[in-house]
Amino acid sequence: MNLLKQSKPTESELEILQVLWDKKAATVRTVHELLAATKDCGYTTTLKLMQIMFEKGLVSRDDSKKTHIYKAAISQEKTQSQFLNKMIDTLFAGSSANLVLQALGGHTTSNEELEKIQLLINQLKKEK
Amino acid sequence: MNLLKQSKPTESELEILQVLWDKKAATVRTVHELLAATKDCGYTTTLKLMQIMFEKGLVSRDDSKKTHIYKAAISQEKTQSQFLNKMIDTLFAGSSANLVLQALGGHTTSNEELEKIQLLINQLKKEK
DNA sequence: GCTAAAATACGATTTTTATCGTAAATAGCA
DNA sequence: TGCTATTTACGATAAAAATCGTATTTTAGC
Repeated sequence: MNLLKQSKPTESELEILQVLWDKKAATVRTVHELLAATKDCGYTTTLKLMQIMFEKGLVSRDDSKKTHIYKAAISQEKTQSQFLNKMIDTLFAGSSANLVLQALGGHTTSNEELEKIQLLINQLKKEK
Repeated sequence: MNLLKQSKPTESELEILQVLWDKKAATVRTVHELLAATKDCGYTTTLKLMQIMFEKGLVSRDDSKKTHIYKAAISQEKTQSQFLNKMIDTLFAGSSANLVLQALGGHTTSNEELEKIQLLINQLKKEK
């Protein structure tokens, strides 16, 4: 097992992590129930995935009780930037601004959020 | 073959598309040479991938000569927003602003680019 | 303590993606 | 024309990811 570099979660693993980030902690049943709403797969599939994620170190679990309680073992922020950086590199020619422009253009964003972004930009410009 | 929904390119396919978007058109040899700079794999691997991409409709090709000439069959913009939207959904709780904040925070961005973004934001705010 | 319901463990299989070896085709040129 | 370089075609295999069936374990409630 590699202790230094966390392995990049797969698509399915991300779906599970999303639930765990949201709920802080959850059982396999809880995770499965939520995933089953949008996706069609059996309980043991979710279980197996979460077991594999445990082996990979993507999640931790408390197995002192019969029903294990899982938590995400990697932070959402770190994972976000991991994917973001990869994406900026391979899809936006290394320019984060390109990505930002596309993201803001394609999605509707509230004024409040736009102002948050402006604030950050002003701050970044000052720092130079 | 699905004519309506374009299939999501894989990691390796994206690498190839990147070259094609950049060069407009290229032979397998050209693509492979460029990929081989950062990646270690044989010529026939690149060839095979590009053949599969052709079958999937991700690239087109001119095979009137012995050496085929490939072009991307899907636009970079469309692919970018495809991945971006997926990412906003599965990793940023549906909030594009979250993604933007993270992208600007993590990467260094030039003043020029920051101003381009500000311009867009002002425009978006006006539209409301 | 026994039993049933619910959970985990485990292994097998399927599906998708990536890789490569070899054969056949092609074209430039000696 | 025939040789050789390079290319494509094809199929097999390997590797990674996802799915599921069955067996075993656990424990709460009787």
